[in-house]
Amino acid sequence: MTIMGVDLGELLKRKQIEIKDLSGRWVAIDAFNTLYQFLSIIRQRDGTPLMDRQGRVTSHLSGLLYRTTNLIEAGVKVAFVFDGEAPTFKAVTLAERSEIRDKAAWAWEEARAAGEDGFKYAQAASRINSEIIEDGRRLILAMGLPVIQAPSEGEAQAAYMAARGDVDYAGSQDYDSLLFGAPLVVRNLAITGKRKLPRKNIYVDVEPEVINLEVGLANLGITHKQLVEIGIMCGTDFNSGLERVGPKTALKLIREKGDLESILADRDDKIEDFEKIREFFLHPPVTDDYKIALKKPVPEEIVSFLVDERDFDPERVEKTAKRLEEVYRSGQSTLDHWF
DNA sequence: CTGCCGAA
DNA sequence: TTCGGCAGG
Repeated sequence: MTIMGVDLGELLKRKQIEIKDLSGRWVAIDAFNTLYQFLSIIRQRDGTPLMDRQGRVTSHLSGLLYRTTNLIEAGVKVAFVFDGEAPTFKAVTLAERSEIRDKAAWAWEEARAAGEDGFKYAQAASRINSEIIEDGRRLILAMGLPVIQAPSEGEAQAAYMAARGDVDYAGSQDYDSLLFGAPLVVRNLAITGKRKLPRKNIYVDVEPEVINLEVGLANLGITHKQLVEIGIMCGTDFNSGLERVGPKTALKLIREKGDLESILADRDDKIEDFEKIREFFLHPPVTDDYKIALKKPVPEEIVSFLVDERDFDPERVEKTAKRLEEVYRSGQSTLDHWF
């Protein structure tokens, strides 16, 4: 499983798509997830992230600017959903992750001292802070894209917006959006392109993929609530799951016993707060306070922020800002703007 | 991750 | 024109 979220990939059918299949569609992207991915992927060869002259991390800004502009240019409209307050029962998971990152940071130091390749430790030590979040938000706004503030989990808010039909897809790297009830989830939107195979020096193309919740549930013959229970058994952002229970075993148990209460009673087992966690997935805190629309990008703000404050190359940034402006301009003159 | 530049 | 490798901040 990834560091974030439940891995239900082996239970649910994934449909490979191309970016152009998403042209004209709105995708609500989990901002934290995306920033984290850029931060861990965009690195120098020794594992150091990109930084300005003051040592402030800029990897995420590079990823956001170039990747998002390409998506927008391909006609994919993206809204970024930022996390609000984490539920209290997430504290344990967050503490565990923090410890993992501390260990990775230490391993990175060791590898560097020994003159070895510490890239994977550097990646694992990636840590989002409030400055990274705020810088990301600032750039997204300057690019004219919607920023939505979730009251709680961003994935939950994105799922809600997709369920309401205000966006077409929830975009995330993990499967939590499905547990939160997103009808359509698109994965690999931020990392499409090439991905390095572990321990090998070869790269494979990673195409985006779509998962349809309703179809997935029908194929498995289970309800949404049961899928949530499977997730909880495997472990989620909010609990560590049952010993030696993965997606396949969890599905089997659900089919046999029907619900998590019966499974736990049968095993004489327990999961802390499981009713609360299940309720959180089924009815998470969300807000209607959002507007999904492309605004005019502000090239001067993009340039002054990235070039003057973060030491980006003026030519590259100006060129990219112009591309964004051009997409907005041509979008204004087409009819689909009115729908 | 992406852009860019030089080699083929 | 395409491709691979390197730099980006």
